[in-house]
Amino acid sequence: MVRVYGSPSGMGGRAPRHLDATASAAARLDADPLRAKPLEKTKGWNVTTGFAHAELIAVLAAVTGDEPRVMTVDAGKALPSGPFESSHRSLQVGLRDWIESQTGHPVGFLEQLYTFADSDRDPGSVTGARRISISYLGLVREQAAPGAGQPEWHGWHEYFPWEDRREGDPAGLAQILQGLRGWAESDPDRDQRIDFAFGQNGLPWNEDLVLQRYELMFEAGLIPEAGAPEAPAFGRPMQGDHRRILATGIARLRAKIKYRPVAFEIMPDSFTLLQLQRTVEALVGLRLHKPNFRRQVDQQELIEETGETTTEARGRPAMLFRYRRAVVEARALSGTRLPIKV
Amino acid sequence: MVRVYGSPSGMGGRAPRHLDATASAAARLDADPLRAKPLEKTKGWNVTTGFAHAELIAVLAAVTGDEPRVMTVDAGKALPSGPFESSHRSLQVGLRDWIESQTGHPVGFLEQLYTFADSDRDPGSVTGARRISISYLGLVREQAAPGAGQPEWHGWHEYFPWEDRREGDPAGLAQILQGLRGWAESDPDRDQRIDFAFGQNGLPWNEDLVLQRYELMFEAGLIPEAGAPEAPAFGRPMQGDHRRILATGIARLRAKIKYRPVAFEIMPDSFTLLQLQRTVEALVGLRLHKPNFRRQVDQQELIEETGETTTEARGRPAMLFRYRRAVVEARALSGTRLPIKV
DNA sequence: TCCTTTATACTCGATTCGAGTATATCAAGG
DNA sequence: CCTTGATATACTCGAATCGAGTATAAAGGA
Repeated sequence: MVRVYGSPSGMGGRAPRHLDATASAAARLDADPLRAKPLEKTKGWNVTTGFAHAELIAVLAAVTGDEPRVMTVDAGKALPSGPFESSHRSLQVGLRDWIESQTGHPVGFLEQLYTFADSDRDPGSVTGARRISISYLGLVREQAAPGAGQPEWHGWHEYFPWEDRREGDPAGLAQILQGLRGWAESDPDRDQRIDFAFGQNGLPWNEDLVLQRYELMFEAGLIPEAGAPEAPAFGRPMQGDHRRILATGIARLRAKIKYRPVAFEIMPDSFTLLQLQRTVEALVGLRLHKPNFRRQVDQQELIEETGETTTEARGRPAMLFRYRRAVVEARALSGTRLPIKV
Repeated sequence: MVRVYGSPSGMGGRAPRHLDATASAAARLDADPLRAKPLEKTKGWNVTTGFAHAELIAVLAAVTGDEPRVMTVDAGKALPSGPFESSHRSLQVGLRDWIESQTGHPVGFLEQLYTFADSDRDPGSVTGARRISISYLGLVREQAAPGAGQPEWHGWHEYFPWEDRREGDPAGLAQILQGLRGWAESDPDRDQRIDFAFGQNGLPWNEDLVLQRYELMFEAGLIPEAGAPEAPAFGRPMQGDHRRILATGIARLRAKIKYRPVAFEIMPDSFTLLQLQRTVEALVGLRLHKPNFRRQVDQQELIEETGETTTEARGRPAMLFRYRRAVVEARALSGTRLPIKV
């Protein structure tokens, strides 16, 4: 049951900027209220709270026509966001209701993603109060055909074209690597980070490293949001750091889909095994091995036949399945297995 | 590589209160600013931000003498916390510096845990501005012997005695279950939640469900913090919802230790395999199978011999090992494996 | 010397995983 | 009607991993 230490790293090997600012050794020398202030040794910090602007940001994902999509506002330039108000009992409840009223579809999955509060997020503001963004990741079933007043959805590969490896190396990868290598200037440390994040020089591609790849490109000045004057502009830009938040959401979703049956939150009520596989492939940006995919899904008894078949495609009709929600959710999630129990 | 859908649930089967307030159907009927306000359809929420009090809270864990400990203030009644100030570039950096100055030991691991903002956290405050607590989980090496001015450390099983299953069923479990069953009143839904969280009626104990267990006891009125008049008081109480935050931290750590080598962030520079095992056992609250534990650790090449041995114990001297940090962090973290790649 | 204690090494069967191959069943076209 | 192409579904096989148990080595103490 207990499998201590799966694979290495996680906090090591240079974490992303906003997750652990190893790069900002300079910041340690800055005026630091947590240090400059004479701390009462055994009291921790004092109990006064600071004031801040607070907002909610949602990364809402769906899959339509084998393409992963994200809900946007402002012509695709921003993620939906709103003020954080004080009358909610729960952030989750309010957010869920709002999303359902906007999309017309229930949100099957919603969880907190990350709270962004670094002061270099919006360099313009020099006001004392800082902006805090509490972001959430949500999964929505295939939305209705876009009509008037419908929220906008954009394929997320518009923003991260290099994340789609379903048809092999994506177009533009060569230029990205060229830009990164130029920035690295044969610095072995930087070259190693590039190899690691983009699976170069014999290292495997790791679909989870969405954020690391974005941060690397950001550092290298390949991202317009970085404020670079003449950035080559890989992928479609977004307002502020919304693209970073989206990258965080995609990374979380790709990691989560491996140990929790979240993909069903995006599927319609009944679906074929190939539709399910295509959805997962869209989310992780990879092609999967069909026979093994099928084996894994049904040996875990996640689904059951509806008894019907579909004749949409040209070949042999496929059986339709439905997610066994009640059964799956009721049974003991053994969780990630620990190594050994005595 | 890609292993879609490990085990079931995750968002289902009744999530903890603060993570998804399924229980508060009532809240949906409340005045809801995200709904009551006429929303511009395609604009999401508006862009104004709300104001809030913001604070940082740290869950700092260490293991001393095979006991898992947590740093506290205020005589063990609270987690260290402090105001959120606006001059930091990164929350992480400031927090790390502060912790290191307080404990005298480097923080090997620090990551954001959760942002708590539900309005039922502090029922007293009726001010407009809400309190937001951004919590972090950190791992610290064994602290120096407690002296004057040193921060306090408490064994976390003082707060959650039922989480320590290293010596079999913990004392008091029977009373807890009795209390829970009384609250359930043969409601099959509640009984099932109890079985699931506490591994009853044939279900296995899942060490990761720290938060679910706490929430269940909270709902059942077995936790003094719930405001129950004559609560039986299982485990030592804490201020406000600090115990819930601690439970969140323990749950995260127990989950993380299974797929990331975080245990080494708590170990001294050189250690024996048994010391490593005892540390992991302390954190997950279970006994592990010794031969298999050793096999897993060294077949992953996480450690290397120092060449020295120890004669602390009575029997055969054990070899001392050190964590191969550089090697482990440099190599490709294949991450959690996806099912299959073509 | 013998016994206890701890460390370390090895074995075995069951299960899972990656990868590949074989067969079934439809639609369309000659 | 029968071939062809396309898709669905089923089966095989070796390698790796996992849970569980057993055996041997090296110390200290009686």
